Parts: sequence; C-alpha cells; structure tokens
Amino acid sequence: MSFSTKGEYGVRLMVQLARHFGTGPASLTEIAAEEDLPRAYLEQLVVSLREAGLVVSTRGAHGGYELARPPETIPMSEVLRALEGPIAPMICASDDPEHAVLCDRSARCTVNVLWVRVRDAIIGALDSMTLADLAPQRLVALD
Amino acid sequence: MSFSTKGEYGVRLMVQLARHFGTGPASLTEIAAEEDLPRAYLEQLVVSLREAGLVVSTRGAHGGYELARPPETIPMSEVLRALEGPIAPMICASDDPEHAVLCDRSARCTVNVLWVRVRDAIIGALDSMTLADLAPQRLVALD
DNA sequence: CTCATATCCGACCGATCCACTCGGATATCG
DNA sequence: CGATATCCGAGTGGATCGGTCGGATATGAG
Repeated sequence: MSFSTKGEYGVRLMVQLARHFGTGPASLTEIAAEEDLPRAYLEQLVVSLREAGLVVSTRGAHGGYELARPPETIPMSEVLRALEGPIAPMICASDDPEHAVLCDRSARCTVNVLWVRVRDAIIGALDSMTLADLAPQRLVALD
Repeated sequence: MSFSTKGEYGVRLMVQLARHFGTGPASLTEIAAEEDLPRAYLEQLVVSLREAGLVVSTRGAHGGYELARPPETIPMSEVLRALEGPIAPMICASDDPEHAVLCDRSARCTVNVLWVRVRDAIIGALDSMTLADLAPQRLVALD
C-alpha cells in the first residue's frame, strides 16, 4: 500500500514550482538540482502534469515550466490524480467511474464498503491541503 | 496507489472466517470455493495471518482455520497490516517506526506532512471497521 | 546565422514485485 | 491405512518500476 516515486517526485516538483510561482518559468535542470532528482525522469513525470493542465511550458532557451494557477488553488488531490491516475485503493472502489471495475460477485460483496471508506479518507486528506501549504521553506521552526 | 490482491483476498478470507466463527475450523478448500479464489494462493496469504496471531490452525483431516478472537474485536487495520505490512503511503511516513526511512533531505522536507496526513486518514478508516461489520451476508437490502 | 539551452517524444532496459503454481513433508481423523 | 488437512520452499511468467538514451524541435542571446 503505497504511492510510487512518480507521486513523490511529482509532488516535490510541484512544490518547487509553487516556490518559483510568479518569477517566470523554471527549467527541469534547475529543479532537478534543487530536489536532487534525476532530470530525465522528471521530464517524463511533467508530461502528465502538463496534460492535466496543472503546469504550462515554455520551450527554448530560458524556458521551463510554471504553475498554470496560483498554488493555493491547487489541491493535492488534483496533483496526485494527475500523477498516479484515479485514486482507488482497490479496483472496485475507483473515484473515476470510467475505471471502476465492479467485481462479478458485486451482489454478494460486503467488502466494497471498506475500500470506499478508505478511498474517501485518502481523498479527504489530499483535498485538505494545497500546494501553498507545502511550499513555504522550513527553516528553524522545528519546535 | 492501491492495495495488492494479497490485501483483497486476505480480507475476503477473513470475512469468511468471521461468518464461520464459532462453528469450528473451516478449510481453505471450502473458503476458496465460497469466494472463488485460488486455493494454493490463499495458503500463502494465511501464513501472514497466522503469524500475526489473527487466526489459529488445526492440522489434519477436518482441520482448517478459525479466527483467534471474535470478529467484533478485530479491526480491519490489524488485518491489513498483517497482510500488507506497515501502512505507509510513502516510505518516509510508515506507521511502523522500524520501517520508517527518513529521507536525507528531511531537514528541508516540507512534503512529509502530506503523507503523514494521508497515512492517518487511512488508518482512521481501517480502525473504524471490524470484521463483524463486514461479515453479515448481503441479501436483498439494496435500497 | 549559429549556438546553447530548453522542451518534447519514443524507445529501451534491468531489477524487482505480483500473482500465482507445484511438489512434497507432516499431522490428524475415521 | 488412506483421505484430508496444514505446512513449507522453490519456481515462474508477466507486469510494473525507475529510470536512461538519443534525437527532433523551439527559442533567446550573441
């Protein structure tokens, strides 16, 4: 039960973009260095984010990526959905109706309610935070 | 982001054991038939459940497995932990301190709080249900 | 114009994990 | 004894993970 690095790296990428928000495009080379992540791999991840309309790209020299909207308007649920696909702890409990596979035993299935509850709990947690909540630098405030 | 079939099949196995609770051991052959699951695979899963002390086995003819405790005293969190290991949407947010890997960047990491929230949401959902909640047969009460 | 710096795009690749199967040893009841 | 169980380890085909690599295209600076 875990998200893949696609989700982890993608979130960190988005957090960096949130920090750069308003200062023009940031290149992947730049971000890869800041977060110590493989640049070529980020290139892959960002495709999903672009296709989801969360980031916009500028090609050519001094190009890069920037958030399509202010950080505080981007809930983490949207980021994770773009990166990892529909949120579904089990195939029979997807939040995307198109991907919902109802098992052949659905008439007798009493377990489904469990996965639905788990799913809604996850969505609730992800909905409760935006990129803006994660963007501020952590300095010495460890107490 | 999903549980494996190990979690799914294991839960269904446990639900069947809950239904059989009090009537002596139930064999895997029996349960595999009831839930339409591969028997040899269940054999593997049940090892984790036995090691976690959730089920007890009786060897030999007319043997099988039964719940070690009444269904209403077994929260689903315990079942899932036995089957899938510590609940951790990301390695840096495991509920098992022994498996918690703190990333080298932990001092600067602002993302961790997100995974911790997700983890706690999952645990909360799993804690809110016991085997007894899932055990009752679903008949015609679909309204 | 050219060059450096970007995004874009597809192919590839090794390692690990998933979802099983198989064979056989051991235990118990009738 | 023999049927029925759990126990246990090994093996396996396919999928997914976590990347890499090469090159095409776009753009700003000199």
